[in-house]
Amino acid sequence: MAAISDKTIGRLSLYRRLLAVFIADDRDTVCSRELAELARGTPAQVRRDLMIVGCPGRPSQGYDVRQLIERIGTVLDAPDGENVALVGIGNLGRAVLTYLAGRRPNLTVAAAFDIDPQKINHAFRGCPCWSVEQIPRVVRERGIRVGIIAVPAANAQAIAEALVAAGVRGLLNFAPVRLHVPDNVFTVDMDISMSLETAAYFARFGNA
Amino acid sequence: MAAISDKTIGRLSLYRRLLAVFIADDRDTVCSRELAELARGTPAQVRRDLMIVGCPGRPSQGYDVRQLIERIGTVLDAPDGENVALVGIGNLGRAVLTYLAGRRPNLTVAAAFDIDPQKINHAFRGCPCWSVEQIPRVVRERGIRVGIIAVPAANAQAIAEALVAAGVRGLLNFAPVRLHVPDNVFTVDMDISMSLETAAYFARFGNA
DNA sequence: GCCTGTGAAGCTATTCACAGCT
DNA sequence: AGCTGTGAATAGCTTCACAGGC
Repeated sequence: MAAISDKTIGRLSLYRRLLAVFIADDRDTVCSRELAELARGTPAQVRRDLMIVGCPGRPSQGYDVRQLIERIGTVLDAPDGENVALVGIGNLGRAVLTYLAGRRPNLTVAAAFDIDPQKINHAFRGCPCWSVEQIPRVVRERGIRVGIIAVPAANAQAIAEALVAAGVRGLLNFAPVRLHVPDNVFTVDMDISMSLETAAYFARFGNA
Repeated sequence: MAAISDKTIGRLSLYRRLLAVFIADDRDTVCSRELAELARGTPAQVRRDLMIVGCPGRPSQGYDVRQLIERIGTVLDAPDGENVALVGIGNLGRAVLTYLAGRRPNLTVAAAFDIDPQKINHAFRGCPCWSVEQIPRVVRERGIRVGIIAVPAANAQAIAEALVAAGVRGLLNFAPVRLHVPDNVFTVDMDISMSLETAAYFARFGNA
């Protein structure tokens, strides 16, 4: 399959989640207009995204809900599931754990790491916690390819390097720094204070 | 001033934060190449962003660090500071409070709201907590224009409407739904599971 | 009539490349 | 030489608009 942009991948993830509403309503089909409404996008955008991943729709009926969910799954999900490492179990790390627990069975936070001796060797929401020194061993043993960085800014770069050295190729970074990683590692930055400052700016000056 | 894009605003916020490093190093000037390195962008991008907000640089010397911080501040910061409301003090809400506490003196989380009677009338990190029913009164009284939504998906839309009705014009939304708000309200979505799925996808297929 | 699929157009954001300053 | 400031070029993304099918 041709390369798919990160924006499209993100929207597919969103579409799949929104489709649960239609399943709950026992709807069999959905049209691009309805999905666009929920996703706050345009119908043309939805159709193009679905076209890119080869989701077939039927003129005048729309898309088959179950087929859509399944097809998006074959694109987004690793066939045998994907284990994720979480580094840092402060408030933010615990929030992420809670939030992800039992949500996407395909993505499992299979290992957590921290430097606090109080937390090491305990489990949080069923997820075992090791010392960060164990990152090389545990990440490699479990074939983990995705990491979540929820540590203070000062430690983020070192953690990123440890994860990448152990085989991680995708990072979700909550630390307010930009990580220096090789080109073959994909990073998504979730910069809370940047986003809040952006929201505050446009609250004053408007979007239009 | 002409309209500035959200991407540029976000990067300005990042640049300002990164400039602290140069202040700490007692550096007086910085060039676009150095700032780009830290922000993981290109020098041309940095120069254009700074040009857009009228930050002057000097050929062969670069930009004056202190002047840059001040100028970015006049763009991003409300002259008399900005109060922010936080709705939902679960793990995520507390993480955001901790994270923002004392970071940007200009943006203060001045009011928190929750539905848990255990939390109401307590303070978290110096931030008083009310019942969500008090949103209309408190938000209006304090002139709050920015809101952070850290509640479960099912409640997010109702909270957004309450905030907007009370005068909020900028939202930072952590709930995994897309909010339906008027055009004059700016929303930044921080969708954790979407971002994680995106990171997981590119961990498998690569960015290139 | 309603909806998909998609080439083409349009728009926005980023990068190039170079004139001009120190 | 080194760096800014910026018009022009490019790349990437979104929307239009309409042919085609039910």
